[in-house]
Amino acid sequence: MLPQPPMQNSRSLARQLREQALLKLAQQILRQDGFAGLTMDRLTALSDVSKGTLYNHFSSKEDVLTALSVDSLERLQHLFQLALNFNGHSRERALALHYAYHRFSAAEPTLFLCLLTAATPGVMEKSSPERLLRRQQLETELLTMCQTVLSAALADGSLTLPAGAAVEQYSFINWALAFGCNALFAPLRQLGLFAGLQAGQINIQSINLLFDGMGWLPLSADWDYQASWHRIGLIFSQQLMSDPLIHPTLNQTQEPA
Amino acid sequence: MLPQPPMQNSRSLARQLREQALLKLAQQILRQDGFAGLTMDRLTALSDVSKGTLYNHFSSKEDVLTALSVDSLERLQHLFQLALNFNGHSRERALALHYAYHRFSAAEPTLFLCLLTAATPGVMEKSSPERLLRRQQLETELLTMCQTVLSAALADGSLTLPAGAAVEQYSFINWALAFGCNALFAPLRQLGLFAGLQAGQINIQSINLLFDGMGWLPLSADWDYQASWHRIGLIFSQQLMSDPLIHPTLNQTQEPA
DNA sequence: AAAAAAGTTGACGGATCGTCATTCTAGGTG
DNA sequence: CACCTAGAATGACGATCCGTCAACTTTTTT
Repeated sequence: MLPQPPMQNSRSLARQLREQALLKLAQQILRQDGFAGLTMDRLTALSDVSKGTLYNHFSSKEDVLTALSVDSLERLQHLFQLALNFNGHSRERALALHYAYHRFSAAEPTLFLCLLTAATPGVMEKSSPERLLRRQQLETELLTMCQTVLSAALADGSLTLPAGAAVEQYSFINWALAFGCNALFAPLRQLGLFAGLQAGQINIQSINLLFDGMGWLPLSADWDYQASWHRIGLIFSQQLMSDPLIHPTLNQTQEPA
Repeated sequence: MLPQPPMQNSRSLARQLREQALLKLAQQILRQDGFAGLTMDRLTALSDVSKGTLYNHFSSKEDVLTALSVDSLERLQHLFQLALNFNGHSRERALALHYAYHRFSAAEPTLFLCLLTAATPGVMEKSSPERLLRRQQLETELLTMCQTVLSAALADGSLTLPAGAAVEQYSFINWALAFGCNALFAPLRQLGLFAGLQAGQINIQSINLLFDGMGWLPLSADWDYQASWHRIGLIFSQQLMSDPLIHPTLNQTQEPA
């Protein structure tokens, strides 16, 4: 039924598995030693493949980062799927999408930073075109999921677009706000700026303001979205957030710079 | 009258001038050859100082990026000052702040990307503490300027905080939205995603939604903020946006990788 | 004028990236 | 079973780049 699955299954399957293992390892290094600790030599040394093979998978070090960001987007897509299944009205489901994004950035700060750095020109310049394309495609799909909720809201009448506004504009604004909130919290966590503000609190408050501004019913005055936020959290807690690590022993390495 | 200006004026003045020239040159390279093209060797070769002297000014390559981001923040501060002087009601002045931010990111995409990359852990890890401190200080000042407008709005009654909300939260949300909008537009400009959306249009629309959600009077239904946006633009156009380039001849270099 | 302090230089060590000639391996052929 | 070949894997190597430091020059002090 599928269009054309590559015939050489044993080959390409092993290839895929190895690529996943390499990415997992890269992620591990990133978590442990920061971005400066991630070098191709180190990645080779800790893996069971050689440099040449590594470069058979990734065209450059930056390509590894882009690959990690693709990985992140796929996990995000999975979380978004959960959010869309939330049992509630449309504005709650939109809130669930924001929750998923927030939850991911909090649970996987390293990967979220990958998302940030992968959008940096220095990284994009040196990544393989195929992977960049894949990333763009995933981003489009995620955006489509957001627009799904908006369309549903328009259909059931809880949201009405002003004249001259398009669904894409609204989804863009949502994305921008979510991105801004989570991105700003990443570096600000260690800095003192905005100290004392809870990430979750700020998030839900921002979204409420935006949705109220959009006139999305029921307004925050008429509904306890704090409670919704909490209920949404439950369906994500049940689901496993992070997959088990493949290489738990990473101790025999020299200490980072 | 000044507290204690360093006595060795001729020395430190020359030093400051040279540092400015170096930063200008770095910016030039960045514009021309992208982030990959900026290397310390190249920066030295194109300047009239040696490597050692360069490292007398900047502790590392990343420190150069942080320095550029500090530079950007200073220019942003200048633009914010202009915005605060805009003759209008408080919500218009807030809009002017957003305009300044947007205008800067559009006019100086390279520097705006510096702001992004300088917040990256890989860069922060290797920048000099003094410069990082300076950056944080500037960010605080910018944020204070935002809060000034919010406080004024609270004072004149055009804005009222709901119970349990603080001014910092509101300024954070504003900052996050502005950052998200402009950051998302940066890579998307070259990509096809969101094609056909005008950055300025999206920006003003987002802000209107947020401010309406905050209940900031006059609401967008009762005031033509499109016209305000245009009027605000005038005071920025009069002011010079970009300073003249010091090294217009940058042609004798080898072509980038 | 001599000495001390401050500033500048560019060659060098170390680290990392990405390549490529060589080696290995799986699967087919006589 | 011996041989062959296409494709994959290897790791040594050249190139690049970062940041340092001993030697040298300029400025200031004595």
